[in-house]
Amino acid sequence: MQYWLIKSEPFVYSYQDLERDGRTVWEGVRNFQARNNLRQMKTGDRALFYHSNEGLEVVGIVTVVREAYADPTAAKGEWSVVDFAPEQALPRPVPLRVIKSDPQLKDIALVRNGRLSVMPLKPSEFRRILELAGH
DNA sequence: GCCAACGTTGGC
DNA sequence: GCCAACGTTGGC
Repeated sequence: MQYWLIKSEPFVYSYQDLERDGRTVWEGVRNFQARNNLRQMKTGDRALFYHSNEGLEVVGIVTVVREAYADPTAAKGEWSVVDFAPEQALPRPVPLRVIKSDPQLKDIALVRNGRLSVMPLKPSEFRRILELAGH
């Protein structure tokens, strides 16, 4: 079981939208590193859902319900998507500000590479963020 | 709205 | 293969 963090701009697609839809196709990733991360996801893997641009906080947990396949919004087969389903909203969202100031989280890509939209998390990092969420 | 950081593209 | 120019992301 691997852990991940995915980003979305809430005015484009929010965690609440995912709860409403029940599941979604994570389409539109056009960055090689992010795509390679998507391709490594296995059914049942868990990911934190982060709101970028607005909100700037981790708001929920999602699970992978379908492994990588060709992105239907891409012309050729070189881009990939997975499907996610909501697991639960965090009782207390964790702001980027808090993550940045936590010594245990200083190495995560959210802090080190602000532009990567799909990134792996160590189990300890995943647990730490849930801890900060009062989980 | 600005701009830093990063990725990609394309000329050489 | 290098690197300048450009485009995009995303925090502030």
